[in-house]
Amino acid sequence: MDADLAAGLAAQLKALGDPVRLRLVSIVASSPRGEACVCDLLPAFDLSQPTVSHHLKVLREAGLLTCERRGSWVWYRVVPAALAQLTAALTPVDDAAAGGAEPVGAELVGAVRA
Amino acid sequence: MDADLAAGLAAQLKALGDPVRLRLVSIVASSPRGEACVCDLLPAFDLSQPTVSHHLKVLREAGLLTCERRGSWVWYRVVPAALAQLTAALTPVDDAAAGGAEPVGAELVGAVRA
DNA sequence: TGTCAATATCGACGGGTGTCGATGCAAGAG
DNA sequence: CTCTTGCATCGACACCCGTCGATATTGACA
Repeated sequence: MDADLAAGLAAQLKALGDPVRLRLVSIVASSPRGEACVCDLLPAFDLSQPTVSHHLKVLREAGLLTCERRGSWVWYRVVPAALAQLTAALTPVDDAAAGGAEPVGAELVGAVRA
Repeated sequence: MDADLAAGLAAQLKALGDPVRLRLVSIVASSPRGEACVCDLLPAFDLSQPTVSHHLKVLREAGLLTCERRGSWVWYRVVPAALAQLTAALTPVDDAAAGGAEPVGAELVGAVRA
């Protein structure tokens, strides 16, 4: 894994590295139609509305969430590709750790170490 | 996902949410025998030795890496179960986002929202 | 024992982060 | 137009984090 890729993935992992944001993503992802409005999210946390709005902004800027305004409400959805890329980046690491020969990302790592 | 589980997972995601630490895990995981000593890790980064040692400590305390002293060198390995748990926690979220009915973690989320 | 090499820990500095109350802005109701 | 509601932004605060040089610790070796 080269430094640029690591920086991009780390930015998304960092966005998920907060209990509030992790729960926000979880709630949005498993909402009835895959979307939730902020007024639906707020009561799940013992935080002020600006604080929740701030966390949603962080997740938006990390590319993990998108939002759309419909009438008075703003609806949030997860970006499936972002989550998929994240798990895909973590899984090869796990496979390599399991002792598999010729792990998926080995040549990238080799380039970094050289 | 309840608050306690979110806090635990977020702590591990936070540990991975740094480019240096993400590359450290990647390098260790794809090393020849699944392990690497610190003197092998240091030249991959343009950082001081104490700084790299600090990042290794963070990964250790997050349960993502273990270390073992053999002679003069300390060898680091990843904890496969930790990585697996992380990807497992992220994948259901992704599946739910893909539009699947009855997503895996739905009832947990429901409990949180209630 | 003394010395050297490999890591870890300590203390400090600058910048980033989570939280809040106050305020601004957009959209619907009256 | 005015008022209210839903949400975002702003400014400020305390705290956390990444980095460094200096120092301690551990083990090998002479």
